[in-house]
Amino acid sequence: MSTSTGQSQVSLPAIADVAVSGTRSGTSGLLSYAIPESMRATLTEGDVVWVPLRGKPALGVVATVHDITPEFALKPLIALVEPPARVSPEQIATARWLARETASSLYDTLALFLPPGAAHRARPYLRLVASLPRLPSVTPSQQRLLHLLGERGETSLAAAQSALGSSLTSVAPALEAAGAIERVFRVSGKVPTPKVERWVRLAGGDISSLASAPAQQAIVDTLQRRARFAPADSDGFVPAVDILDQAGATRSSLAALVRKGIVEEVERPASSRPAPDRERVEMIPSLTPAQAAAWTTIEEALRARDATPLLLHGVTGSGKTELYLRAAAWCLRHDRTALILVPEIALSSQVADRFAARFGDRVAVQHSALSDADRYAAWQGIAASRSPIVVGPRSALFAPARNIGLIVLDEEHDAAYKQDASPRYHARAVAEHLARQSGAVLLLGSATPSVETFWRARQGEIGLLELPERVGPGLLGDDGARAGAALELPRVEIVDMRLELHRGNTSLLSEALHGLLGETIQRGEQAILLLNRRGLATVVLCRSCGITLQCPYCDIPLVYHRDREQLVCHRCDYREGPRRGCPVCGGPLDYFGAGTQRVESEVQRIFPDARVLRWDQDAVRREGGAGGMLRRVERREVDIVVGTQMVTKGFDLPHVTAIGVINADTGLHLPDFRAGERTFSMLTQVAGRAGRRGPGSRVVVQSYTPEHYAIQAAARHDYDAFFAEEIDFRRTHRYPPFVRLARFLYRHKSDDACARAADELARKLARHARERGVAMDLLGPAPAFASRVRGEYQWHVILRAVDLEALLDGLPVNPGWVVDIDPQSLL
DNA sequence: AGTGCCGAAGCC
DNA sequence: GCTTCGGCACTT
Repeated sequence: MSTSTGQSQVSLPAIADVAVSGTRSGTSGLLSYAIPESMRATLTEGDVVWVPLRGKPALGVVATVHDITPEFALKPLIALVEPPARVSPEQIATARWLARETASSLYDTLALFLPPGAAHRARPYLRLVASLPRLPSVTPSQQRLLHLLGERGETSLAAAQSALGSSLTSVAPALEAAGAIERVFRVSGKVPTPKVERWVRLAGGDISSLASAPAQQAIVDTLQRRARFAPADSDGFVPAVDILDQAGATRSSLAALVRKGIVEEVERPASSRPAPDRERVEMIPSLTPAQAAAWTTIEEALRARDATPLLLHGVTGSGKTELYLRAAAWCLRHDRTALILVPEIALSSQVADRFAARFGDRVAVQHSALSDADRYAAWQGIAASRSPIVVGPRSALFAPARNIGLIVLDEEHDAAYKQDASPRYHARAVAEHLARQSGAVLLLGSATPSVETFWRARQGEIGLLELPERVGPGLLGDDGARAGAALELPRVEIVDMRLELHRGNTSLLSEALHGLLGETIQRGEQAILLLNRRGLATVVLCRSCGITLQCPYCDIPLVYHRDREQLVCHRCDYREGPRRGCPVCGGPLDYFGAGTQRVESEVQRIFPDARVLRWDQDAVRREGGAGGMLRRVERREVDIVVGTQMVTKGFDLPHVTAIGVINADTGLHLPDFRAGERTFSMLTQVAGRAGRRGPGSRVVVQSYTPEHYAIQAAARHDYDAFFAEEIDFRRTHRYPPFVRLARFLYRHKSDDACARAADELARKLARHARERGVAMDLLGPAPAFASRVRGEYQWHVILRAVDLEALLDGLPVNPGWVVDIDPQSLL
């Protein structure tokens, strides 16, 4: 509806509804802006724009354009972002779906698709007004601010605050009101300019006249040699610096060759360079019968663009990665792209390495250590279809890949696939949506599938492909190793620690584990001792009155770190120095429990000649990354690694033949429905770390509840047995996959305020469900398991419903509440 | 009076 | 989420 002004024209839409950064979720999440005349003809849904919000620019995405004038006055939107960016209609559709599915704002889900490094907000700067007015009176803190601005010129509010050590909440506004200073907004974080490199290849010009130019001849020779060994699907370009290095030539010789038309060169982002150490052209192995059967199904699905998810259930080393590689190669041949998701690429990811090795520069690996510029370059490479294969964490789902033919979730059970900040999406759910939208095959791989996924496979919603054995003689497993004999899974022995105690063994190590370590060291092999949690570490206890030292803000025990000589709260990082005696009665303090440091020193005491390496967050930080530590282990400068869960993931250490789990029960008895699943999966993964190169590996699992099915089943490598028990538990107690959960969490300094807010929300939720006629029940309101964090109390309400879907629209989202749909944990 | 802190509100 | 605003208590 255009307001007629006499001239009748085809009216262009004058109003844009925009999803804006930093707006409150709830309602529609959209704000309306007037479209300036100059932009009316071109502005399109999906355009990324700057809009005014509370007087300063904010980033927004145009959701719709229309002509319906609202009752309130509109501000005009400012401009398109530069360089321009646009979210495609399919992406907008996905974002809308995801916003509903995760109860988050449309902007938050749209932002997932924006190029990396985009600034999402403007920052306030203060500066003196050019013609300083005469001020009637200036207070000391006003004076200090004026002085600072006079000295430094324009200064960001944050910088001024830290320089003056004052929050300036009333100082700056007073000076603004008096007309002495003004506030401007700057958009920080310019688009990063990626580093580019020159890549070269032979152009086929005449090379007969180079005899008098030995340097140029050397370059040509080197290029010819490289061309012979290039992978079949390579376009022949190689980084110029490598060639100059090898040929021992300089840039001027290369430039001469380019001038003569013998060599052609292009510029590519530095990040497109394949990782080094990939000289080996990997042999493409033949498949085992089980792999071949799975491949037939996968290939059929690829051909048919069948988006029904496929679960690849196979033990560690059964060759899942080879199937991912084949499926990706199929996509390359058929001009489709492939998204390969891995839980995290902190350090050496087997999967990422294998992809880089096989596909070279056609792979964009999204490494967590990439700079903004590299990330942006990789993003552009994907958008320009230079990198049809993307390997990365869950965010890789939002890469600008076109014509997706394959999505892989390796280790699909891993909790890292759920984002633990808004929007709290699960990569599996998003992948499924994307796969359906684009007719892509979705491959879920795991040795220990999540209970939900396996249940759906049993129900026939997901295709089940079993790889029951480790890859046998002459074939390649997940790690690319050639095995001399069929590999058995390592033998797992469960030790009942209660019996050890009765026998008078109060050591951390059972006799069995003690024996295993001794033998292993004697044979010159390596062992890993797993302590499943940093938080179990040394509690400080008064031997006289029995109290433990607690964090004053979180009400959990403080943990003693011997290397720093400090008591540390593992939840909020509160620290205090060591104490002489008990703060209550002055009695003597004792250390209790076992942290990695305690295990390390105990092991060192028992085996004085062994080289023990502690591997936990502290150690990694101190050593400046895990890489160096990994190399030390690989070079066999270490006999025993004492580590936390960090050591269970992704390492492939050929000489590790013994694994000890100090206490399998940690985490098993937490009040969380996934506790058993996590324990089973952790123990199974750990056991899989051993004996990947040869037989005779052993695992010892120490437990105070050895009869628990999660521990028993893990020891037998028996997923089916675990699943049978676990699914009964879930059915009986009404947990996923039989219901869906939504968790609502509230934090506040006052326990009372939490309780009140939680009561109010519970009432709203009950009414919401009643109005929709949807059956549900609430767990709580109750304090969360971590009832106090950083001085704030936490309460939660858990909604349980079979048909949660029907409750998502109009779900009450009170300000200050964290909403987590399908939470990974209820702790 | 000046200042920071806290809780509450609402963005177009 | 995050600024902004008003009320309020603490300081000088």
